[in-house]
Amino acid sequence: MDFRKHIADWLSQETGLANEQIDAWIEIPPQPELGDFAFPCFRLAKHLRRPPAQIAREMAEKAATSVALMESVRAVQGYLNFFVDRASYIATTVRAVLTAGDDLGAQTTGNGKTVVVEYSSPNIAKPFHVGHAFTTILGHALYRLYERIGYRTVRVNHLGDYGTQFGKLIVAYRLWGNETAVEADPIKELLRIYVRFHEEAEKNPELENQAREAFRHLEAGSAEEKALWQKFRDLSLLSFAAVYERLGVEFDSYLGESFYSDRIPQVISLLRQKNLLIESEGAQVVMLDEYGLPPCIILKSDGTTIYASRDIAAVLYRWEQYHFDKNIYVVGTPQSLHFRQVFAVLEKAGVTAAKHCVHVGFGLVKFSDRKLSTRSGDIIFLSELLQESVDKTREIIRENARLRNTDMSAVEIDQVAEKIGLGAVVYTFLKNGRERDIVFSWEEMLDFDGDSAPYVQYTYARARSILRRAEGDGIKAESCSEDILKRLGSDDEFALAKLLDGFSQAVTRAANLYEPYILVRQVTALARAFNKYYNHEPILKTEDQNLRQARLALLQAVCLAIKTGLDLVGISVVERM
RNA sequence: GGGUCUAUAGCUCAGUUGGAUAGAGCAACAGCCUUCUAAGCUGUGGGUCGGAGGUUCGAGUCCUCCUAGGCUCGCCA
Repeated sequence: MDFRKHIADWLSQETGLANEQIDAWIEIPPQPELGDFAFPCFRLAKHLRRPPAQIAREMAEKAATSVALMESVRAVQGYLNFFVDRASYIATTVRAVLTAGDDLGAQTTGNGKTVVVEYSSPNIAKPFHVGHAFTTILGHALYRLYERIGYRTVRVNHLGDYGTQFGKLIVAYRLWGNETAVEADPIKELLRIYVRFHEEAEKNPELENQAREAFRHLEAGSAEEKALWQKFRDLSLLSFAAVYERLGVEFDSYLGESFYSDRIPQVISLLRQKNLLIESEGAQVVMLDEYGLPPCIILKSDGTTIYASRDIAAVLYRWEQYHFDKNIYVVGTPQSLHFRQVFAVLEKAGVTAAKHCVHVGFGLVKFSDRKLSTRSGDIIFLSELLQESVDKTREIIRENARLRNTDMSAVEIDQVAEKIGLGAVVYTFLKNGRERDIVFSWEEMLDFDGDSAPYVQYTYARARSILRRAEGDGIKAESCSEDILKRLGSDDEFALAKLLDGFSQAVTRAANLYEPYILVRQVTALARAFNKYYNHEPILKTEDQNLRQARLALLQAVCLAIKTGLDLVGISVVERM
C-alpha cells in the first residue's frame, strides 16, 4: 500500500535522487526481525561520498522523527531498516483487500491496449494428450492475468488443421479407415490409422509420397480431399469441446492454419516486393544470415505452404484485425527457433507487428524413460488424467465425509471432487517456472499434500467454514471499522497482511514475465500462513468481541485473496471438502 | 559441429534490474485430533549453489573457459 511509497518519498527528498530509482532499490529483508522494508545505503556511498554505515546511521536518526507510519527506523551495518506501525499496516491492508473485492489485483496498465494470446492449438484428428495440457492451462492463466491488468484480450486457438499430416491421414483413411468407427470415436480411430500409417511407411516409403500428393490436392482445392478434411476437423472439434468445457477454457477465435492458406499469396508478394525471396534447392526461402539464423522456408519445392508461411500470414492478419500491442504465442520451447525465424522474416520485411510478437515457451511433458509421441501412439490423454485425478479426489472426500460424519450428498461430493481434481492437475502445470520440463508421474500428479491445489482449496474451505459459523452468530465482518481492525497485530496476523499486500505485485510480475507460478506461489504462501494462524489461534473463541470481529474481517480478506488468486489461474474453490 | 536452455538439500523446485545468516514442498525422524475440517500444524536433521578463473565494497545471480545433460539445426508442426 502506501508504506513503501512513504519511505521512497522521504528517501528521495533526503537524497535528491529520483523517486522511481529509490523505490527500485527498496527491498524486503530476508529475516522479518531485521525489518519490514530496507534500504541498502551502499548505493548512496558514491553519491554522498561517505561510508555506507555512516549514511545509514545518520539517516536513521533523521527518519525516526520524520517518516510517517513507521514504528522505528534502525541502521544495521550499511542498511537502513524500517519497521512499520503494525496496527496501521494490517488495518490498511485488510481494508484495501475488502474494498477491492473480486477485482483484487486489478490494474490499469493495460487499458487501451490489446493482447492476442494464442494457446492450446491442438492438431485436428490427433488426441488431446497431456502435452496439450501445458499450453492450454498456461495460456488460459496468462489470458486471465492480462485481462486483470487491464488489457483487452483476444484468445486464439490456432488449430493445427492443415499440413502434410492431413495427406497422411487421407491416405491412411482410404486404405484402412472404418466409417462407423470414426463416427463412434473419431479421435481413437483416426489415431489408430495414423499410427498404422507410420508403421507401414517404415516398410513402404512410397506412402510418404502419396501423403504429400494428397496434401497438394487438398491445398489445390480438390473436393474429395477437402470433404474428408472437413469431416476430420468437425469431429475433432466436437471432441475437444468436452475438455475445454471441463477446464473452463474458451476462445474468441478458432482460426487455424487452414484459414491462412488463402492468404499465402499476400505473404509471397510482400516478400517478393521487398526482394527477400530467393530460390534454394528448389524451395523459396528467406535468408537470415544477419540474424545468425538458418534460412526460413516459405514455399516447399513442390510449391505447397509450410507452417512458417502460415504463421507469417497469421501475424499480418491479426495485426490488421486487432492492432495488437502484444501477440503472445504459448507454444513449447522446442519451437523457439521457428518463432525466431518467423519474427525475423517479418522484421526484415519491415512489418512493425514483428516487435510486438512474443514466444512464450514452456517445457516438455515427458516420461522418465521416454518421450510422448503421437506417432507411436504412446500417449496419455488429458481427459484420462483429469478423470483419474477427479476419481482419486472423490474417494478421499467420501472417506473424509464418513469420518467427519458430514451431511454431504453424493451430488455435492461429485461437484467438489471435480473442482479439486481438476485444480490439482492445473496447479501441477503452473507451480514452477514454465520453461522447466515436467517429468510425468502419476504419483506426483496425484499428490495432494504440500504445494498443491487441494492444499490451498482445503485452506479456503476451512476459513469459509469459520466465516459461515460466525454469520450464524450474527457477526458481520464487513462492517469492521478502522479502529477495530487496528486491534490486529500478532506475528501471524502481520505475516498474513504482508502476503495480502503483495498480491497485486504478484499479479503484475506474473503477467509481465508470463509466469503464473509467481501468483500461484503467493497464494500458496498465504494459505500456508493462514494454516499456521488457524492452528495457533482459535478465532471463533476470541473473547474480546472487537478483536474477534477484526479477525473475521482478516479471514474474509484471506478468503477473497485465495479465491481470486486461484480463479486468475483457472482453479476453482469449494465451500467445503 | 552450430544455436539455445539447464545444473541450488536424498527428490521436485523458488531465489525479483548483484545485497544481510541460500529458502519452500516431498521424503526421513520426533511430536500434536474431547477444542473453528489432521488434504492440517510444530520441531529435527540435511548444502564445496556442476568445476575453475575474473569483475565488484559485496556473486547462487554478471563475464570467460571447462564438464554434464535437454531441446533444436530447409522442404513435419
